[in-house]
Amino acid sequence: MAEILSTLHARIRGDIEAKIMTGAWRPGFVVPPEHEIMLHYGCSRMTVNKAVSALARSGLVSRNRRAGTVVAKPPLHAGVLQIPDISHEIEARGGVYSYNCIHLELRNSGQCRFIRCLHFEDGVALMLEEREIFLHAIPEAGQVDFKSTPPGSWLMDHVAWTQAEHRISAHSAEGTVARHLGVPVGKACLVVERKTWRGPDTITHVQQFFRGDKFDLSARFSPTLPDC
Amino acid sequence: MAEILSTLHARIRGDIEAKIMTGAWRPGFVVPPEHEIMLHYGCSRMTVNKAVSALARSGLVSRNRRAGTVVAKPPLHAGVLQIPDISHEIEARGGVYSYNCIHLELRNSGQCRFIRCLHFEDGVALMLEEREIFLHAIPEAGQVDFKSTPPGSWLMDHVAWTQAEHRISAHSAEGTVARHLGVPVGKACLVVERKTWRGPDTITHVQQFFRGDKFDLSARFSPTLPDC
DNA sequence: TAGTGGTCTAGACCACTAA
DNA sequence: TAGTGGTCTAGACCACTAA
Repeated sequence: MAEILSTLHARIRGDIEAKIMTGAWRPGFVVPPEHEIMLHYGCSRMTVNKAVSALARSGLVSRNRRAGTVVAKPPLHAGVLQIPDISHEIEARGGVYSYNCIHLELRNSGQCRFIRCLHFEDGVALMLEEREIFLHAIPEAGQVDFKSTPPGSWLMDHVAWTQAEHRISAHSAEGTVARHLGVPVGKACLVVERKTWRGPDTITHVQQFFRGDKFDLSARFSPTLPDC
Repeated sequence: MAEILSTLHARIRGDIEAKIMTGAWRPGFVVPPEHEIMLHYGCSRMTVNKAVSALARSGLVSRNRRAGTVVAKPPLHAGVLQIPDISHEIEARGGVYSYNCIHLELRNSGQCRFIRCLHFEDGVALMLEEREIFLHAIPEAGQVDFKSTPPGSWLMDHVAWTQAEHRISAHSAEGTVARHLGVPVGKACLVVERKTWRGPDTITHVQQFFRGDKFDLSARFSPTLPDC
């Protein structure tokens, strides 16, 4: 978590980042105005502006004149790799989304919740999901009713993460996956495996099996990350 | 190409960006020092610094004290989605890379080169590639011998792009693909389709068919894009 | 050692917009 | 209309490093 403190603006930015990442400042929280931060650190406003502008560029806060600087809702993928909430995606293309939780259990002597569930489009199974959520990092997840709430949607709305790792591969569906998705054994599936961290703590680990004939991923971006 | 000129630093940044994108300033070119740009625009150094620092953050230039600011080599994916040059990837994991061009032709009355080729790891076909390169945007590509040079590697070293779009999907290999990859028909393949632009011009369009059992994609990133 | 960029100051004026 | 952030100035000192 510790940032390099070599420069003042980096320290200010790091301090604010820490407040947000630890959850002390939740989404919607109004960050003190520049002149106040400036007094607190005994520095000029340009230095504060450099720090907070960087946070705005990276999407952690949003800034508005008069209304001030507000902690932003955690983005799922910062618009870089678009693997948004599947329910939104299905609804965006005019389908009817439904959810079915197949199996719930506690693992690792209660430290981890395991969820196996299906996501449907117009009543057809589109994706099988197997997910672990680590309660050490996200204790609130212990109380959530994942029988009715898709875990991905819940996490997206409640948890800020600092790093994610994806592995995308193609597999032929074997028995269990084929049965749940209702496809013949051997059918091509797109498999997305994702691990997400907050600082040093693993938040969640998920494997998603998409029907290859009904789903693909897309990503669009520029190398220059135009930030204004 | 035109940038919003609302502020001076955005204008300066846009002017330099244009020099790089049009190829007037090639990789390795030394950008005039801040004090010179400052005189040219009749502004203060802070304003110039803001403009050029933004370009450095986005990877278009790299900055060094004393050595000055240098136009950077075009990055392939800015480290966000790692689909690097496949030859590097194979060599990185200790394999021997080889390349075979299967088919070359001109399309669209000579405006477009089409290449179909295979990429091998240790003599085993790992990926089939079908690519179009649009000579309108990249006339130099007309002279390149793609019989011996993998087009992806050549483009990576010679072309700056502004936007890329990916589609990643899973398919069962049908006849042609299965034959070239040497796998049974119906085998799961990971298909990556990519379009790349420079400004309004399409540079290249490629479809890559990876053997699902031998390859996956990975991406690792943070939502905050830590830029220092 | 001389030129470069990195950082910072202590001001200033202004655009925007919620109250 | 009052508070906020966006931009800009004209300086300053310093760290780094290629020549």
